[in-house]
Amino acid sequence: MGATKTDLFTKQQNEIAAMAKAIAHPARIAILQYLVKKNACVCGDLVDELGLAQATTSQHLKELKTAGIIQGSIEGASVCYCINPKVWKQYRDLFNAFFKEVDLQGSCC
Amino acid sequence: MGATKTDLFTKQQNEIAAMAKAIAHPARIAILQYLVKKNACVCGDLVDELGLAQATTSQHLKELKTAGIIQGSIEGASVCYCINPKVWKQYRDLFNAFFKEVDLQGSCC
DNA sequence: AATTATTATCGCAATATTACGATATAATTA
DNA sequence: TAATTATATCGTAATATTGCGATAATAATT
Repeated sequence: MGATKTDLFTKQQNEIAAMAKAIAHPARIAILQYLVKKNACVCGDLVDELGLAQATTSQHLKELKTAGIIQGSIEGASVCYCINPKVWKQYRDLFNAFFKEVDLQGSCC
Repeated sequence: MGATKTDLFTKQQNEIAAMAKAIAHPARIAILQYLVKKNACVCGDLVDELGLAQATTSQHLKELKTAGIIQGSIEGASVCYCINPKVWKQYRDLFNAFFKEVDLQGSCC
């Protein structure tokens, strides 16, 4: 046990959960906020900004990149990261749809 | 190591991450979708619906309840759960604000 | 009162995540 | 070319999450 039983759920449910998991860490939220503010930055900037070790920062960047929400391009010796606008919009639309207005009277039984 | 270094991040960053974590599992997404559809249900309904063990289902319900996004009221021998509309709206507004429109040209360096 | 039904919690095993030092790799600089 | 800079990856330790059987607690039923 310990592993999530993804086969019990729909593709959509697994996708929403995976997207939520991608942003379910304050460091990754901080990275995304920093990228939105600065438009682009290199890994080293984030190491200074976050206060986490270089290895840890790189690992969080990798997770965000795997999720597709950021992209990196090699810029000489460093790597420049920025938001992937297409995927960013997908996230916005998906969370928007999930939390859409419903007639919630909170009538519990 | 292993524990998240919450002290490195702002209260807001930790809050957004915590909210994302609350819905970062397909079973919890499925529970919320079921509650939106049915308006209210008891734990046993979800055990049948999800296909997870009773103990596991109860645990996921507890996490959603701790996050505040659902509420439960004792109804005889069973417990009736429903969405907490106030917190639901907070989630919607917060994710909405986080993923708000920004001028993302995706211009990476 | 004894049985049954419903849910929560405990205890444990398996797996995942977080964090970091050490090291590898590749580009830049001296 | 050697040293430096920037990033990624490996290996490992600490902690968290997931899942479930067993059991406790409470209400309903017989």
